Amino acid sequence: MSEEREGLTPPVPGWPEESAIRLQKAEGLRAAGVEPYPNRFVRSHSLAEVAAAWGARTAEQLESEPATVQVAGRVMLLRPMGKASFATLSDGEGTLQLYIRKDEVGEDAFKLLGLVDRGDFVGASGTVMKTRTGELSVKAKTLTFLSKALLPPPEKWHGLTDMEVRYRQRYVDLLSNPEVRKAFVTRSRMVGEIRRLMDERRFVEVETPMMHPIPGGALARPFVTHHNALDVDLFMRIAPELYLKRLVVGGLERVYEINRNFRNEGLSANHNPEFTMLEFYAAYFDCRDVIDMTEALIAGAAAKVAGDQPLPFRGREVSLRAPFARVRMNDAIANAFASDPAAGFTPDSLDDEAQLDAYVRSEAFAGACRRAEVDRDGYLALSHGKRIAQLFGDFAEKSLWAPTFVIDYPVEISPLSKRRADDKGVADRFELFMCGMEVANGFSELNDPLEQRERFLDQVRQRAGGDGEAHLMDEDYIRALGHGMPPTGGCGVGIDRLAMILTNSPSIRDVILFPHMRPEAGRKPPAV
RNA sequence: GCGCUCGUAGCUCAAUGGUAGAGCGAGGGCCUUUUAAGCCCGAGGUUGUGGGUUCGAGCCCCACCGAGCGCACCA
Repeated sequence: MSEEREGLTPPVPGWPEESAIRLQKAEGLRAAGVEPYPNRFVRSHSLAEVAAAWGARTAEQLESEPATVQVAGRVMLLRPMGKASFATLSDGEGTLQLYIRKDEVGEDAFKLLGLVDRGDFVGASGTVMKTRTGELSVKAKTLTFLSKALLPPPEKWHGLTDMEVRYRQRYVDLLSNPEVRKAFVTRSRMVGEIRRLMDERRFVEVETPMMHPIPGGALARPFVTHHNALDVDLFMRIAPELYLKRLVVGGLERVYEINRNFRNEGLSANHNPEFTMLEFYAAYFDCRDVIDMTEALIAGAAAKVAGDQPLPFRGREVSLRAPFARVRMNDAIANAFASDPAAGFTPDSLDDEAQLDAYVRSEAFAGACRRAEVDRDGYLALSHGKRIAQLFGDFAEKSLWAPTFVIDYPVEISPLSKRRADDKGVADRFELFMCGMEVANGFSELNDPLEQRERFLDQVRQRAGGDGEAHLMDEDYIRALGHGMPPTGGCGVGIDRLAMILTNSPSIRDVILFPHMRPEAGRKPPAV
């Protein structure tokens, strides 16, 4: 036999030798008049449906009232035992055992069973039964070959663990690791529940451009692409915000979009270059209404798909039950420095520019930075508002594990947000943090066209000063506000990060089916 | 971008600087209620790539490719 196997060449360069053996089996099927890739097979039940309908019956009941079914699936395990075989089928949703006896299916069909490998798809019709050990099975009367897998599946016990292969070849990951499928189904249900909650509140789902002539709505670097016919550069959107607010101007008072954003930044456990955001805008909402709605959406979706109890995440637990904590940014910072008497600032004194400047330059602050492994020198070049935001990010944000709305942001880093009516020094804005991640960002939308224009001009000056993430001037957006936008509140929610928490996935790559990776070595990009 | 760790058979993993192994899978044989079925036999490798050190390198050094984690930037 080994002589026969000599010179076996895989059908595709680089494929393992086993693929050549599997191809021979496919040809063996053809030689016996069996099509290895037939067009159609009609199932009477999915595998889970068989279990649901007959799983509770006893072997005797199944024998006295025989039920005939037609099932199909991928062969996950094969246990051949001479003149009988057991096969475990999976259709992704459920599994079911096939019991194949030579004296039931006939000699020819049983011989063809020898050409079936793990990974192949087969169909069977037969009667539902229970084995001696009580496992629900289908005793096959006829077998139908449905599809040949030329490549061998991963090892049956350990499955596929190589992270690189799991992400690059997600199809293999999905077929060999059931919990992966579960995470993505949960993600889908979560998005479905969010849509239902939005629809229930009479929000209209819309789609706005993914390619923007002026990237806007967030402070981030965009991807650049080019439109040949128009001969203009376009930018993959970093946020849909400015388009959605144009719709509010036009009278779509409640709009939302669940779609991808693209930001040209590093990859990490919390960052993928393209990620999914829910953004919603509602006329006559202010920041507080938006907070309430965001809380209801997240708590509601979590309760629906993951239950109302605390969820495990990154070795800890988190409860997404409402109400979430609320804290002013200055309070969070002062709290983070409470054990450091040298800091000596109170929430109010943080607003004192001269005092904060003195502290930032002090040896005490340099020591605090060393302890927190934070770059102190970076603070020296920052303006007051950015220092506040940086202090929060460096010293307070990481400790926010339970869901917490942080409010009262510096206006300077909030160019699209209204000021608080009762405190013009801060933006009427919040961000929601949980599990050390930012999950949502919302505010009372700035609708004064002339103040918006001034804010843009200020951003343009910062950009000229070297800030590549500062906002660009968008004259059409100013023109839209010029037609009048009602008082409006809006919010963006990071869908991937929420999905991470609801599926106990430590990396964003575990909730994105095809996360971005470097191109595989040796594969040249196609000529365009 | 920087730092640390990793890359060995189709898969999961071993191997003091001294003959590259095991389990699963695949191949041959036995087996009509198995459960990661079992038993017997034989096969399977350019140790990510390219250099270097050494009598001798999977192991040590350098570069490159890819991945994981951490930092930085961000949501």
